[in-house]
Amino acid sequence: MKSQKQTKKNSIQELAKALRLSPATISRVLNNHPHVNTATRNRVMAFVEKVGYTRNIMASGLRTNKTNTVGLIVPRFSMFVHTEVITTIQNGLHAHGYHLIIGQSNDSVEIEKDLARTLYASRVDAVIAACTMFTKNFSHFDVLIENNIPVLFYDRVPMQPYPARIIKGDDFRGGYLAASHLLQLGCKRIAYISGPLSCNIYIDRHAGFEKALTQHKIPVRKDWIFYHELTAENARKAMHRLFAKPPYPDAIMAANDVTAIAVLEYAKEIGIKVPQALRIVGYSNDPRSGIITPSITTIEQFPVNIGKVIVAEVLKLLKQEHETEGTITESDPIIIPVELIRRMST
Amino acid sequence: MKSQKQTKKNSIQELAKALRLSPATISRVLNNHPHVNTATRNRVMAFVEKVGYTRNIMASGLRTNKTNTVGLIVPRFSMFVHTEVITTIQNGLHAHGYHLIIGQSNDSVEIEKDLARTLYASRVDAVIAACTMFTKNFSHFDVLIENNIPVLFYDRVPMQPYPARIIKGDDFRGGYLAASHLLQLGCKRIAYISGPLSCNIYIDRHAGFEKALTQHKIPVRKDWIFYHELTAENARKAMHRLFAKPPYPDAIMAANDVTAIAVLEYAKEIGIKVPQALRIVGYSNDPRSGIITPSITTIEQFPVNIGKVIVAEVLKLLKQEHETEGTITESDPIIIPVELIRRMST
DNA sequence: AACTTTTCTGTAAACGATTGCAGACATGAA
DNA sequence: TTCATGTCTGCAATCGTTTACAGAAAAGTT
Repeated sequence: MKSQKQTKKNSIQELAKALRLSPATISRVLNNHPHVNTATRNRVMAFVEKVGYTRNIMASGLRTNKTNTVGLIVPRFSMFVHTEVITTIQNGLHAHGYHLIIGQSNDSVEIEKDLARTLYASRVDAVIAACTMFTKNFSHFDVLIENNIPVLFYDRVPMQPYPARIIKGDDFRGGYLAASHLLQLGCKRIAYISGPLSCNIYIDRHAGFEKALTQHKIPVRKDWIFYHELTAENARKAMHRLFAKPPYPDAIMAANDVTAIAVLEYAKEIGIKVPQALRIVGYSNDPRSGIITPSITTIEQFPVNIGKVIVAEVLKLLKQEHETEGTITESDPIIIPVELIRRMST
Repeated sequence: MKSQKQTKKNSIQELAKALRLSPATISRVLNNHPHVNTATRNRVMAFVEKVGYTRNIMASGLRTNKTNTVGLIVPRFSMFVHTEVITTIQNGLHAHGYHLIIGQSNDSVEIEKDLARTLYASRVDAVIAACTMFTKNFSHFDVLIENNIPVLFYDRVPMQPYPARIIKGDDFRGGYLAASHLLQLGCKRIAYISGPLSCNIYIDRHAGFEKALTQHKIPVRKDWIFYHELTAENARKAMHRLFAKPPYPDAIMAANDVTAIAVLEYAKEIGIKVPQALRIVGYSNDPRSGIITPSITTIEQFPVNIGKVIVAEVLKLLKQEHETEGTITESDPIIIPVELIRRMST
């Protein structure tokens, strides 16, 4: 560590004094304004480099109303899809000079509201959000929209029209693919463990599931569909009910992989052979689903693609916002394709 | 969404004008200053509530030099330990009114430098960092220390004295426990797949490994120790070398679970029975290590505990910094205990 | 009534960077 | 020499909040 005195140049006016220039000139150099003498520019740059000056983002943000920061709200970091998406977003934005403030709602609507407000307080340039599975009312994002901060939803998104960009996986098709796969294998008694229908992704997956069944003229048994938070414990409860008395299902479709894994483990415990006596399909391609024995068929959502599209869209919004003071257009959602990955559980 | 005109009160002076008060009074209300008339306070609070005013953090941060924001640098979000630690930190700080800026270095020293600089530019109140496995020089954190921003390292930390809080798992004991366990089971030919020795955690785990071997009077075979980034591909390469010709090892100890899993899968492929012919121990208790067949013995690091201690320490530093302008004391590292989890692979 | 004390509120100057405007200087043209 | 043009630099106001200080009003004391 060098001596304090020498390096403690952390405001533009201190630089100015040392170089016998005005703060204005320093600022112009730092912002690549054209009308600065090349010699002056070089002198300033050299000095800035030497003393390791770093622009105070708060001061410049206050003046310019730009923070070069994007806010991100996710339900849980630990969910595989989000981990991947966040990583992609972070890398993408960092490459363009933006940084990220990340908040986790823990699937609590209250915390989500709080986070939205905090992000507005920080005057981030844009907000990306994957909502709680219980968020039905999105008005806590209004304050952002009203102040021309673009909002972009992904994964769990508003179902009513809302003036924000929307990016989501093709959940309807995912549900349809999973169910069709089981039906094509000859399954007739398919149970479905769904998340709560307050959330678009579970609505869509469920709709895909029903579409496939009706197409194959299989009646939908209401008592074989479960709606609850997709935890391992809930999955075990559902299994307990399903295998309390015959007829037993010959396939279980789960709306996420945590559930599928819990189902598989329960089946192993009570001695049901998978896939011979019971086939299982999950959703999301969590790394665990590929590693367990037997490995579980699942739906790949391509989180890296989702992340890339988000980055592209957010950069577009940021540029657009910079050029025109127009409000965000309410365009069609962008839908990222999904794919079935067949494994040993079917 | 309500009409713009009515709600667009986003500065203290607009509030002041509307209420026929001075900005100073509004500010005092917002900051719970004692000397404000109760009636005035209630009137202001009600209005603030009604129009949904939110303090501009940049302006207040500029004035007070406090941002209520903590910066966090991690190598990769996707590493299980970090996912857990981040979650704990985020929840803990949020409960105390702080928010987090998270950056990911991707194990690149260059990006890490960049992130440290950016966090300083944002004038965060404190920085928490788990470094790259290649970071040997920590001088890019100097700028923070010099400006009285407390720094707290965890997991991958400086080995030379550095004026920052240090919190780490007991890696020496972890390495020792893992190796001792194998030795007690009678293993005589233990190979060890380590991370690069530029990083404290791998140095310590390695030291623990050697200590256990020498205690059991087993010579350390240099050609059975590998030092490289702990990826699945590298693990397979190591296995390829180890099983090219006899004598084969009777146990493999891996410095993380990704490697242990790759080792197990390779062993399955070439028909080596685990644990009969080969025992495997991993490190970190990644969820996958418990779910694979056979499940893998590993070292639990208690990431949630690490996170809790970090939160407690960081809050302590923030308070302390607020009270006295003293520099951070260079205290002893805090060491979080680890535990061996025995599973089917041994 | 004259005074101190207490309680509240306003004034104005910061914090550090940016930027419209104008001034200084040099260069070229007539 | 005089004027016009172009290039560079500085002045000063601004962003929104905080806070030392002072002033005003109310309450209490003698």
